[in-house]
Amino acid sequence: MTTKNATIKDVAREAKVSVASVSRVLNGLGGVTPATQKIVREVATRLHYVPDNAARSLITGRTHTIGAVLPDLYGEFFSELIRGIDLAARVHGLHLLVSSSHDGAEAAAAAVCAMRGRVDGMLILSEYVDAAFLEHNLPDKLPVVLLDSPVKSARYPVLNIDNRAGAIAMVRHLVEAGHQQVAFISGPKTSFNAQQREKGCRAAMAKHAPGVPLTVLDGNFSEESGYRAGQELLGRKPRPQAVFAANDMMAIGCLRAFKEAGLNVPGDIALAGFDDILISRYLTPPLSTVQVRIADLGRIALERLAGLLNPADKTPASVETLGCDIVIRESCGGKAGATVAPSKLRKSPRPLRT
Amino acid sequence: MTTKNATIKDVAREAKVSVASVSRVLNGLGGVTPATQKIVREVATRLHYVPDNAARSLITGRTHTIGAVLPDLYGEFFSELIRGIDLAARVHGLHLLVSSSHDGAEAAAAAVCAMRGRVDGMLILSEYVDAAFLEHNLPDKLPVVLLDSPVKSARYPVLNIDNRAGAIAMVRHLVEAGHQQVAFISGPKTSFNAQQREKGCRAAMAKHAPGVPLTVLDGNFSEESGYRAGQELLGRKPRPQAVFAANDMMAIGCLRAFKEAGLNVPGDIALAGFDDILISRYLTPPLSTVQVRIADLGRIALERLAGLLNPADKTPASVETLGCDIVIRESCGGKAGATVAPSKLRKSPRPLRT
DNA sequence: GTTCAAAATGTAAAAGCTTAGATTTTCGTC
DNA sequence: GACGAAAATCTAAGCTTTTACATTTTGAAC
Repeated sequence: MTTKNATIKDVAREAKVSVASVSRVLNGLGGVTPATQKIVREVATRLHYVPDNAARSLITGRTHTIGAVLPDLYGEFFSELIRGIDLAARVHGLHLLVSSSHDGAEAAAAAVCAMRGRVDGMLILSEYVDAAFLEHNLPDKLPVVLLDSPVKSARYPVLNIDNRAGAIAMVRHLVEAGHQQVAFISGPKTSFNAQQREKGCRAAMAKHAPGVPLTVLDGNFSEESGYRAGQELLGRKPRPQAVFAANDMMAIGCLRAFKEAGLNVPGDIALAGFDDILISRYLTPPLSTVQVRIADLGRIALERLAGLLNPADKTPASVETLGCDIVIRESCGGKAGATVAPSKLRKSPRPLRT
Repeated sequence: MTTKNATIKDVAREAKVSVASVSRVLNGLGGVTPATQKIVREVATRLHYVPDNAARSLITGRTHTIGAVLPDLYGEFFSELIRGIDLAARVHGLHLLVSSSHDGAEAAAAAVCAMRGRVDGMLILSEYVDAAFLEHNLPDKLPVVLLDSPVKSARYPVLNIDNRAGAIAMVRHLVEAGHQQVAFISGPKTSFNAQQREKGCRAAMAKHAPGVPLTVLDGNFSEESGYRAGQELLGRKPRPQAVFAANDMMAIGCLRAFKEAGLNVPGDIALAGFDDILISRYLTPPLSTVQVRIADLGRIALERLAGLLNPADKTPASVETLGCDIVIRESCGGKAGATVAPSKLRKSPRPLRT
C-alpha cells in the first residue's frame, strides 16, 4: 500500500464499469457476468481496495460491531467473560468494542451513549443500569442483552448465573460434611451476584441446618477484604466450622489469614469459594468452590445478541439462568474430586411487564 | 428515546437555525451567539440527539477508535495487557476494538484488514507480522505500535519487555544463592519473548557459572508442558539444583510434578518463573519470578500510539524496552521479600532502515 | 441614517458507499 | 432483421455530518 486508499470509484474507473457493478461484485449480489466479476476482483485486489466502513455503515445502518459494557476489566472473571464473547463474536463475524471501568451511573450512561451509532447491539454488565435507564439512554431498536442483572423487562433479555442454586448446593455440601456452623463472607451490597449468593446461602442454612445461626461478615470481593474477614473470624468464639466466601478471591484472603494464624485447612476449619477462578485449583489446599462457566456466559450472551441482530428474530425477551456446579477439592474436607449438580441452562418465560 | 434517532437536521429545524450552526455549537467551534447556543443545546438534549459516528468518520476520517490485535485473550497476560490499554484509552478518549485469537499469518492479516477504516491506529502483538507484512497490509499513514516484536523498522515503533535482562537477573540470583546446576524450561520456539528469555538465561550462565552446562527442556508456556518438564527432570541424574521456567504457568506445572513426587521446594530443588502472574504469590511456596508490569506495557503502548495519532508528532520510530524486576519469594530458597533491579524504560535510537 | 468591518448565520459541496429504478445489451424467436 | 423478455449495467439519490465560502446581521463611528 503505497498511495492513498483506493475508493470504489477508482476500482470502477480502472475496471471500466460503474460503481454499482463493483459494489454488486464485491458484495456477491449477483446479476453480474462472470467476466465482469473477474475483472472487478482483479482490479480490486491490485488496488488493495477495502471498502470504507464509515461510508458503508452510514448507508446500511450496520456496523457489524457489538459493544461490551463492563464495570472493570480487572480480574479473571472479566477476562474470561471477554474471552467467551470475543470467541463467539469471531464466529458470527462481529467486531468487539469494549468499554469498561465506569464505576458510576453517569459513567455508564456516557459509555452507552458513546457507543450509539458505533455498534449494532450491546452486551451490558453493570450495577447501574435498570430498565428505566436503558429506555432513556438507548435507541429504541438497539438490541441489548443484560448480564448478571436483576432487571425484568419485556424488552431486554437477561442472562444470569444461578448464584442462588450454586450457593445452596455448596452450603448443603458443607452441612452434610458435618460443618453446621457456617460463616459467610458477603460481597459488595450493590452487586446482584453477591446478593443472590447471600440469599442462597441463607435459604440453604434455613433448610439444611434449621435453627443454626449463620454468621455473615462484610466483604467486597477483594482478597484484602477476605483476609480481614478471616482475621475477624479467628477471634470468634465459638469459631465456625466452615467459611463460605462469596467469591474465590476473598476465600484466598481468608486462607492467608488462617495460615498465618497456624490454622490447618480443612483440618481445623473448612473453606469454600465461588467462581472457580484459575488460581483456586493451585492453592494449598486446592479450594472447593462453585464453578461458574464464565466464558460460556459470555458466549451464550453474545449468541443471544447475535440472534437479536437479525430483525426477523422475534424471540421474546426472557431471563435465562446459567447453572453452576460445585467442585469439591480439598479445602472443605469432603471427599475431593466430586463435581455435583449437572449444570443446566434454565429459561423462564418472559415475565409480564416490568 | 421513543422515536427514530434524531439527526442534525431535526435539531436545526426544531431550533430554527441551520445545520452548520448546530454543528458549530455541538463541536464548540465558536462564532455562535450564546443565545443561539442555548437554544441548540436545549433542542439537542430534548431530542436526545447524538451525532452519527459513521457520518462523522466519513467526513473527518477519524474514528476515535484504536484496534488491538492480539493472539489470544486467554490467560492473565493478555487480560492484564488489555486492561492497561483500556485504561489508557479511556484517558485519551479513545474507544477500543479488540481482535484476538488468530493463530496464523492469514488470520492475522484478515484481522488487520478488517480493522482498516474502523480504527485510527493499531496495537499489534503477533508472531506472524513482520515489517514486510505490515507494509503490504496496512495503509501508509496508519499509526501502528508493535508489542513484543523483533521487528526493527524505521516506520513502526516497538515496545518490548526486557526479557533478557530479567532472565539474566534471575539466573544470577539463582547462582549466587548456590544453585549452579540450572535447568531451563523454554517457551514456544516462535515466541519472541520466549527466545529472548532463553538467550538471557544462556548468557547469564556463561557469565556467572562458566563451564557449568545448562539443561534446557522444551515447553510451550502451558501448565501441562511445565508438568511434563518437571517429571522429566525428576529422573535426571544428577538432578539440577534449580529450575527456571520461561513463564509462571510452566513453573506451576513443574511445581505440581515435584510435589507429587514428594520433593520439597525449595529445600530439595529451587524453582523460579517469569511474568509474575497473580497466582504466583498464592502458591505454596510462593513463586520467585521475574515481574513484568503487563498493564504498564499496555498503557505505555497505547500512549505511544496516542501520540502518533496526532499528525504533528514527528517522533521517529524507536524500539523501547520495558525493564522488569525479579521478585524473590520462597520458591528459590534465597532470602524472600527482595525486589531487585529497579525497573527502567530504555529507549534505543531508531535503527537505520530494515 | 450611512458606512463598514466584524460577527453570526446560512448554503451547499464533499466524503464513499448501497440500491432503486432507468437504461442498455443479449439472445432466442419468428 | 425486428421483437421482446431477461439479464447486465448504469445513473443518481440518499445516508449524516463537517466545513469552506457566501450571505446576512450587528453595532460602533461618523
